[in-house]
Amino acid sequence: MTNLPNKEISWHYNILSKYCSRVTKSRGAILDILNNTGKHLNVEQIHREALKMSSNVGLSTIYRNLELLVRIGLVLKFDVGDNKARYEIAERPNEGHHHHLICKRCNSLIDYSDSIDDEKDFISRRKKRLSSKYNFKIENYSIDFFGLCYKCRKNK
Amino acid sequence: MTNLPNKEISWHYNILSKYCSRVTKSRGAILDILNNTGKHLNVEQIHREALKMSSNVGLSTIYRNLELLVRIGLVLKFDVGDNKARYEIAERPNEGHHHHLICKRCNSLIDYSDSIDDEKDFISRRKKRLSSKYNFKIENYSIDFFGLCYKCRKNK
DNA sequence: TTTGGTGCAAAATTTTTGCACCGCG
DNA sequence: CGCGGTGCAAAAATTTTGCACCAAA
Repeated sequence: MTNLPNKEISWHYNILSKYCSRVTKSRGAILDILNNTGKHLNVEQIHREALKMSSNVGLSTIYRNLELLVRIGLVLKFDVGDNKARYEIAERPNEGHHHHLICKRCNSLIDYSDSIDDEKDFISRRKKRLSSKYNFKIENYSIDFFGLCYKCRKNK
Repeated sequence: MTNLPNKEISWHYNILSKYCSRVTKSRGAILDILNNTGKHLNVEQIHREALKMSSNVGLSTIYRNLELLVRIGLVLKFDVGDNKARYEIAERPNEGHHHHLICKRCNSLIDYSDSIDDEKDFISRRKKRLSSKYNFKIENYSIDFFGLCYKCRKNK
């Protein structure tokens, strides 16, 4: 397993070790893959990458650990519309923000992080209102826009 | 098939007929099921309901028509996190708004429609910015909050 | 050493596809 | 009547599970 960030420094690992009894190779690998690419990968892609780092990682291990990482809050799970779960690293536990432009035609995905302050204000108002109204502990959120990407607009 | 809304009145049907060559029983059934319950149902639930209305509807027909309805914009598709696609009626084509509080523990889902004006302002600013920046035609959006519902907070 | 974690293979679930037939327009 | 739409069954794809073995603490 190459280029592993120092476990002492990375707070991802600190969080992980807090929530599970063993910080194993495959868990570190998944975390690093998602952290380093910064992209939304599906299970197959994550598995393929993990095989490069740690030999003989089983697909089921990927599934099991992704579930763990999502539960902990280190990783976010979502679906673009093609019925394949996608995963991406959450910026910070319990405060993840991820935003997408999703093309309904080709399922492509654009990340954006824009007008953050405006958004933060809106979200904090909304959070306050909703959590008291529904007695719901909000840990993170997502704002996704759906439509047609540039290419699909042209080819329509 | 009982309690079918008059096809001449319902704008859902008008839209549907504009986009496909045949307004069939099963398409009407799916539309009515989603419209009348107003809930987010998975394919199995929709199929079960459709069987009550129109006998011998195949599961594959449900899948095929849901795909059509999503493409048209009459229906929205999403995933709570349990890897089962859910569907709900879109308020209006190209302007759908649907908002959820999703429990990460039990996958339960609360709908909300709250602070609509505040949201509309925020969204329209965001839309304007994003569509010009990325040359992306935004048709609809979703805002979802994830966390713990009341029950799961208690039982934790 | 202990027991949580893993790989493998098999099973379950969800979704897609092929094809002959049906029925909407 | 023609062809888009359908039901059925079979296939594909994705995810989950059982179990013996491995390895982190």
